[in-house]
Amino acid sequence: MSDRDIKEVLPSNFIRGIIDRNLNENLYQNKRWSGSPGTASHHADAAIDRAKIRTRFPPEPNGYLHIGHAKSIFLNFGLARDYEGACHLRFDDTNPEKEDEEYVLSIVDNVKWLGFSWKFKNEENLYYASNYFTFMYEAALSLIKSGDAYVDQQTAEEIRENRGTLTSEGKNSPFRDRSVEENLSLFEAMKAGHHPDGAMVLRAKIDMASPNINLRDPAIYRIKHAEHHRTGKEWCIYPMYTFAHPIEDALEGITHSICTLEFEDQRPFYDWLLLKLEVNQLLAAPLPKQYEFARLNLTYVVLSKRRLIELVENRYVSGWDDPRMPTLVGAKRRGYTPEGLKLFTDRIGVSKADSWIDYVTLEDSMREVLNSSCDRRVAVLDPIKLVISNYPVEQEEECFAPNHPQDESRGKRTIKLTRELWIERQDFMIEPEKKYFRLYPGNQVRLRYGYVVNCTGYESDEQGNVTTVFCEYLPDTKSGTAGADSVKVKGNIHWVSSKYAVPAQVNLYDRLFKVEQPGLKSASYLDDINDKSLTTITVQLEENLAGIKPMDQFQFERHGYFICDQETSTDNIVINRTVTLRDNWK
RNA sequence: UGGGGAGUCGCCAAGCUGGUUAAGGCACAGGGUUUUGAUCCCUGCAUGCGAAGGUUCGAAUCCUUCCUCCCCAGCCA
Repeated sequence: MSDRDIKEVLPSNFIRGIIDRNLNENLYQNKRWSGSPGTASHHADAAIDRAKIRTRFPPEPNGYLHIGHAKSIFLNFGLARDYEGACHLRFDDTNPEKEDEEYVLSIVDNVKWLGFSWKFKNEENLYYASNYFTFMYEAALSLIKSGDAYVDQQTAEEIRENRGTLTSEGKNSPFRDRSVEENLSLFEAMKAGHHPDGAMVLRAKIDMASPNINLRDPAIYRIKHAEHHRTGKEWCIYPMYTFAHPIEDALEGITHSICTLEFEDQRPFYDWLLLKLEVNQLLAAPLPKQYEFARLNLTYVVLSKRRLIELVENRYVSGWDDPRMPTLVGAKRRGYTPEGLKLFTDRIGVSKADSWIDYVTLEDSMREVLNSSCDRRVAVLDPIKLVISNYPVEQEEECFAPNHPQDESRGKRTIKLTRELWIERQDFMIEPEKKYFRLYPGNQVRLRYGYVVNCTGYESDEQGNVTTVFCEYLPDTKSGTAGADSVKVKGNIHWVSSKYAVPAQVNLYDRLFKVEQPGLKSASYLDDINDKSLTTITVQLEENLAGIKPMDQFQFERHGYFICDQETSTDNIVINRTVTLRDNWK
């Protein structure tokens, strides 16, 4: 593939534009990298970094990843892959009260599932912010020494009050001009555990009058007597995100630190901090740069961590992996595939404009991928009996059905035809509506892969529900035989033999919310929950599905794509509907 | 009312160092193929780029003013 071809194939977005420019300017030609994260001196004598760029995916291990994270994962890891760079997986675990190992494991699984590896050459590149606590502490000391940080003993309320408002300046803390020595001993006392949570905080000394509130002496270290999932009780002071994140990026030699739009106001501090640490000779250029893109908003879906937790804890769904959840574990159980998610993220692009993606874009991405990857099978979801009156009671024969209509190499399977079959309730109407071309008295349809039949009548119960449909088959019309085309029919319905069919439980999923933007027009997004988002039915499967195993995925012809659920056991098959087929009828 | 962002077809989104007819996808509409009313294939779909002025031979791209929306006042990330 030539350079030009590659250019035509790769998506175009503003971040790629920035990287192209950076690379053309040879911005990283002198960037040294020792093979592991570290300070300026750690990298000083190392070779030039073989990774052309470095990005990172930096989740906080305090929850499960969702489709919005998938966008970020495909962006960061995709960029690294396309530009011959590395993408680090880094757990941003700077708040011990919220984080847990459970989430670390799940996140690792999710990223692997999406097809990515954080390895580059011989580097592992799996990192934890907590591994840098010692350096962060030293960086804080250096800031104190250079007069750029101070220990503030105002209460949280006082700090808030003195921060000012969006339109008015803040006031300097009375503790702002302490001596370096006093700050040093106070900060050491913080670290030594001499003070309770909230007693004091380390703040960067910038400008309380800044129009950017994030520059009004942001807190960078706080006291938390909490046990950390990795460092245990080693620390009782923890760095804030604003302080920790730029340092993490710098230590890891990240070139492009890509985050979401809400951090835009934080960028001046990001640059301020790293420049200070460069001046103090702890870090060396080239310093990482932060770039922001718009986070994903999906119609009919909520993605905020708080809401997702609420849905789980209040049992609106069965758990984090409920197939209706937008979590990656939920999507996986629903039957959404990494390839489908990749297609989806390619289609929606990356920009800085707030947007709401149509849920159908996601669904159609899945259809496109699943259409080619899934073998076909037959399942009758809402069965009523069809009796072929002129077919001998004991007779049965094999019908041959291709596993994929566009791919003969996938072979065929056989399905047994018998006198009594299950067909879809919707494939029969007593009084056909306009343009209906399926079964109704007097009409002919083909039993897919079998014979053309002529509908002769039906039976119904006292309530008028059809219980049995009767028909007669045309013996010369079997699919695959010379006479197959002797009779032309418009309708073509699927069926399974009632003698050989395998019953199964199917979960039909619909969107969890009934409005595009949950909570926008109602008091609470919870008011917009679709109480019909799950319908569980008993269906009849073709006999070839008897041994179906969890994660097996098929298209059930004329219905959609389905996946075998993890709760399937030998005597109870459970199947989840991933997405329906497109349906232009009605 | 301070600061930071964004506004291109119903939903996304290229283009934005100014230059022939404003990419592409999804959706939608029409037609063809088809033993899935699926897939696939054709065709159509912005004299218009938030609005109004201006610069220019020429502007979505540059300038001015205005409008709308989003984010920021955690010792969360």
